[in-house]
Amino acid sequence: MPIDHNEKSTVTHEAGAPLGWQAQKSASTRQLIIEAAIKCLVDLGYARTTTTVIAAKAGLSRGAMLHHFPSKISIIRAAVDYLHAKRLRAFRKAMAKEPDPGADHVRMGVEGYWAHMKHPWFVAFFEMAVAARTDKELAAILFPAQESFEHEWYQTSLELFPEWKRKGENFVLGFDLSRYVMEGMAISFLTHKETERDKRVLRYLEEKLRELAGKDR
Amino acid sequence: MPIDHNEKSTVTHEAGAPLGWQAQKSASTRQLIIEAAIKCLVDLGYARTTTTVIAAKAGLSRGAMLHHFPSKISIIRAAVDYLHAKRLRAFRKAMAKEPDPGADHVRMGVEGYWAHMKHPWFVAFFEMAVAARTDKELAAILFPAQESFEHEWYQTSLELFPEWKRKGENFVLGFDLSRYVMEGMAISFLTHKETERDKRVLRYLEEKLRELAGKDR
DNA sequence: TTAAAAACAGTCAAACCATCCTGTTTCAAG
DNA sequence: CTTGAAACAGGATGGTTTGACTGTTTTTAA
Repeated sequence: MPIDHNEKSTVTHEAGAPLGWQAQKSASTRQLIIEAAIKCLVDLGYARTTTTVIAAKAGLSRGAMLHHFPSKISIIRAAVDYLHAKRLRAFRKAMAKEPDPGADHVRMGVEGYWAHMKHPWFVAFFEMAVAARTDKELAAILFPAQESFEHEWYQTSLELFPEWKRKGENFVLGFDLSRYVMEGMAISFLTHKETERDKRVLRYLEEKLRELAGKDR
Repeated sequence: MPIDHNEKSTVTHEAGAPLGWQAQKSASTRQLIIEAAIKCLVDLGYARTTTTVIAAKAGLSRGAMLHHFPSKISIIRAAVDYLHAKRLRAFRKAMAKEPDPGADHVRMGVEGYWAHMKHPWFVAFFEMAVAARTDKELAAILFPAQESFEHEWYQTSLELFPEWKRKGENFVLGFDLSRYVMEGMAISFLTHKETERDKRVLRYLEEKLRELAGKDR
């Protein structure tokens, strides 16, 4: 099996070695497969994401796909890495820009994380997280990415609200509160849809976060 | 199928008709199967809850089980009804009793719902809810129970906090907030375990609920 | 130009699952 | 005691899924 599957390599970068291109560009097939797998997770759920369906959605034969990924779990592993990188990049990008006029960092943080929660990538990750509860092999793959993302979120939040650094307790509380509120909402919206009531919850959350940032316990 | 499955009937009650017992007592087999199915949901997740495994866990042959429930979906349907009744009864019971000394209705409500979230019954229901996202047949079965439970929770909360009735907005906000915080926490605890930090979130939630109950918008 | 390597296609066997089917035992009514 | 119904057992069938295997085309490097 002379296939690397450490890094994606879309078209024309990747420092280090001018690899045997042309054929290597068909590593885009890998990306095609990974994205098909993610679509399957979103559309069908983890259980029904079979190699047959992934291949069909990617427009490949099963044999061709098994050439790139010798087993189903290797596709999942690649999908986890891919999703993790994508989610992290999107989150950093959203947090790096200046708040819109009329909004502050709190609103930006809440809106940013909330947007992140509504993205199909989160749905895909969530499907895997639920499956991982009763699937140790999947859990072993997923857990590091989950930990890493949470850590990144925490660090980014710290940078975003430097004034909170001194109020450790309040910061942790606000962080946890935001996390739980938004995750709970996100999961509700897998089956229901967002209403005006939910927007009020988000606005209330913002209000409480500002309160926590401003006062000492 | 002349078998009732409205109520559990272990040994010797059930008003109305002195039915053809002895054989009817084997309706307890139905309960056995249903409880085995629920255990499977908790231990293995929805996808791996197969008729074979359920039968094995119930200590029956597949044929015997299929005699009581002609199809897998009929087991699931019965399990949904069973879970719904159980959860509802437990929730009502928890809310009906007087608060412990040193606690108020807010704490009782929060603790009660939180205890409910940590129960295996919730895990089983959650597994089905996630599967239902991509399984219309299951969704059709699960949705009414979900709606009913939510409605019951809302009504019970209203009775528990009559002083909130006038403050419609605040009540709805507090209700939604509680719901999302606790659901988010519960889902985190499917994979992690509860920490001191999480208790602080619950206590903070209580504090904010009291605040919302006391002030006008 | 030629030959090796990689991309790609499709078949096959083993395992598993849901359901159908035929038996066997238990029980209660006649 | 007989008879029929229900509880139970377990094999048979049809369908899926996975991963291995064989064969074909394209690409690249010698």
